[in-house]
Amino acid sequence: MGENGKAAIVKAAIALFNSNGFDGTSIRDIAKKAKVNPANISYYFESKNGLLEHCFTAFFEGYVESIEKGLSLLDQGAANCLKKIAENIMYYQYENMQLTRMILREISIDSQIVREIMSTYLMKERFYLSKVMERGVKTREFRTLASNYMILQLKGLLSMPFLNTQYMTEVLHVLPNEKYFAEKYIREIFHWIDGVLCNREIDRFYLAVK
Amino acid sequence: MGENGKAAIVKAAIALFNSNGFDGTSIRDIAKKAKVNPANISYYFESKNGLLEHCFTAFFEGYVESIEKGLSLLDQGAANCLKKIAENIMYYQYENMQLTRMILREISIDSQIVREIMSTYLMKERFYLSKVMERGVKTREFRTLASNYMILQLKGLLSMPFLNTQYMTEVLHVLPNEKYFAEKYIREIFHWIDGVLCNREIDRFYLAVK
Amino acid sequence: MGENGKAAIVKAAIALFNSNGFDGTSIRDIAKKAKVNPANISYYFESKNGLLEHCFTAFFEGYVESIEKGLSLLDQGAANCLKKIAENIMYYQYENMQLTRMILREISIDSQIVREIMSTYLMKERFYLSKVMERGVKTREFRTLASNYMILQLKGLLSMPFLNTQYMTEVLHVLPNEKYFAEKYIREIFHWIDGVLCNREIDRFYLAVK
Amino acid sequence: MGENGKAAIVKAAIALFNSNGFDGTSIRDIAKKAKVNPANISYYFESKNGLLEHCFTAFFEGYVESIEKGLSLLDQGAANCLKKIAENIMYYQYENMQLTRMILREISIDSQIVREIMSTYLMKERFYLSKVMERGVKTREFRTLASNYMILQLKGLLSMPFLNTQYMTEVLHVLPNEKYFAEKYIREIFHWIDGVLCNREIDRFYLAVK
DNA sequence: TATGAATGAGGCTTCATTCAT
DNA sequence: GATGAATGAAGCCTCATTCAT
Repeated sequence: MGENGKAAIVKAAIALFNSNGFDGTSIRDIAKKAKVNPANISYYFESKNGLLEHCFTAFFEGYVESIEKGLSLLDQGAANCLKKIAENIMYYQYENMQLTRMILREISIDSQIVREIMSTYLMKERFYLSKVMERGVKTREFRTLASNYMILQLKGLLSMPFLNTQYMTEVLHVLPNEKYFAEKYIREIFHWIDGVLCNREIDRFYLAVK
Repeated sequence: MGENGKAAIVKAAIALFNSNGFDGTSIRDIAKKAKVNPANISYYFESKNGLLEHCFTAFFEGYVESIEKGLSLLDQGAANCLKKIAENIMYYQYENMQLTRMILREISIDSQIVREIMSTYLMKERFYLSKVMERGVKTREFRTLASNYMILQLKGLLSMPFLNTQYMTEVLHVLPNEKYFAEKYIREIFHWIDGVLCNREIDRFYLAVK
Repeated sequence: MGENGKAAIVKAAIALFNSNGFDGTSIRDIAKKAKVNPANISYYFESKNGLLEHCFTAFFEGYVESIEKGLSLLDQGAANCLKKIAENIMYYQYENMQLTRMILREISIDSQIVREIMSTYLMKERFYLSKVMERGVKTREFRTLASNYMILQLKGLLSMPFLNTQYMTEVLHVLPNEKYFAEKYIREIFHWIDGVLCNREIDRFYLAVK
Repeated sequence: MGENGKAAIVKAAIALFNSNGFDGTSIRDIAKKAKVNPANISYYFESKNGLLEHCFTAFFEGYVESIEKGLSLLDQGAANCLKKIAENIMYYQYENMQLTRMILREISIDSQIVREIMSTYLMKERFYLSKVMERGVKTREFRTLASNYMILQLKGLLSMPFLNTQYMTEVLHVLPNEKYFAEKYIREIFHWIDGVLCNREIDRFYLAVK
């Protein structure tokens, strides 16, 4: 089956981890869905945990890259840059919805793997975002703010739609897997950037002098 | 051991579900931590799932009540009312941090229990919040908005700090279990209500005529 | 099945460890032979290793006791005492042939359990036997000898018939499970005590003066 | 890698079988230690059992040869001949300590391979040793004795030091891998031959007439 | 000749639950 | 009402081996 088998395993794993959780998914379930011998999973990924680790890494490589791409715009204004980053993350998560949900859930569990992810990728994420926040404050684009609290809010806004898709569709009747959703929701986040982060006093000043 | 035993089980279960996840926690782990016979858990709660259900119900009873308490202020302005609701939820979650984290995670898993919770408590939550949103729009306190998208954002803001406490402390160096945090963070949410929900045109109008 | 089940497991385990070795025996084999649920083995003995440990302990408790019983005769002469000890060990091993063979084999494998057994029971055995040897030398019953080398020989003589019963019956045509064998073989060991350990010079001296 | 690889496998296998037992050693362990592809083992030796068989054969070829070499001295006296045989075996085992221990253990397990070894090499061993014993009895060098019982004892004396080297060093503080040990221990066996096998009446007679 | 991929069988252990007491 | 014994199912992983290359 070759590389195909490995890919099939990952795909099946993401789908099952997504709906049943990591601990709620057995290696046999994955193997059956991927039409693969259960022993192959240990063979390819060392262990079930190794498979999870693989998923984590795959997700966060792309995730951090999303941020880095947007970061290059920093000199065109902190707000613009942050918007681009948010947009990139939004579409990245939109395009990897199952993986995203799974990650957002599993990262909330105390474990060795999670600790490693936090001390690498999430540290990097915080570093980048702080940089943008601090630049914005320095240029007075943003009001004086605690950047960590802002990061928290931004992450909350970007995560919620993907954490519980079932809730989205069945309770809110918002369909996160339609392109329309992503487009609209990212505009909401722009509102948050403009309305919460940006320096309102300047706004008012400009309005007043007009 | 009587009712004491039952309470001890719930307490232990919340702590373990919180750190290891529901599927990552065994009935024996819980029994050991609660210093109780494992058979007691099936005895009291019918099954391990019954215990989870008990936790869900306990959480959402208090959660919905938090909303209902704030809702009574609706006639004093939608923004004020929403702020009160947000504040209530914030402190409720703050006072039940372990339980909150566990619920936020487990509700993202597809299961019968979750479906039932969604069709009751979360439906009710949506109903209440929509009411506030719509009132705010009608009175022109809020700009014209899609209430579901606002609910989504509000929930995102209120959830994130509790979903991953490890991340909070180790990466952001924000300590969610200190009272200071809750106080500060709720003010951030007020900013969101003021800056994103409220009718900016009115703002500008008032500023202009001043 | 009660205590019966535990005993049945031990009995089956000894038989299978004896013929197939510890690592060559599966928990399922044991359970099947004992007509017991496989999970019971972990239940009773914690793990497969725990079952082995149980066998080790059971054997060595009786083994050391065999020695201690004979040791009480030390004041009636070292040779007599040693003969009694050898006789006790001989019959103990004869009455627990399967267990004995299994132990003699498994104790030759490097493992944590074995290390523990050595540092307790076998240390005690050495202590007792050294005591007898040294007394014999002091009273000039025994020739001057290195007691550790003598212990080695004695243990070799006492072990060999039980280590490989298949060899005994099929090659040497000696049936170690017949009472006759034990009786005859213990006399051979007496010869060793008399002929190798005891002070031949004294023998010769007495002969000379006759 | 050629024949080199085959030799490396055997060497690694002996070391691992020695310390962990045959069933406690996996083909992958051996391959890793030998720095060889696991499939090579099946390739060279047909199967894991084939590798064991190879070890058995290698050991017993040398073992029987040790006996045969000593046997040529039969006409210079049974006692002398037996001493030479014992000495040869002693040094052979001393020079192949790991292999010896492994063989002594594995031969105590019931299996097809062992049965075959017994019906060839061990039969031959018994034949040779019986021949010496019977000659000694005939020439009245040895007292009247049951040769099988004597073989048993001799094998016990020769085996014990090698069966459990860990016990030797840690409990008895005798180091079997030092040359000094082999030299000293073989003299002990000579004592056994002189003191237990040889015709004491003749001894006494000669003493008396002196 | 030599090997990396792949596999089915079976390894031990843990699971949630039941039931007699 | 509460529990210790017992269980069948299922957990993950390792095994020796095979096969195409």
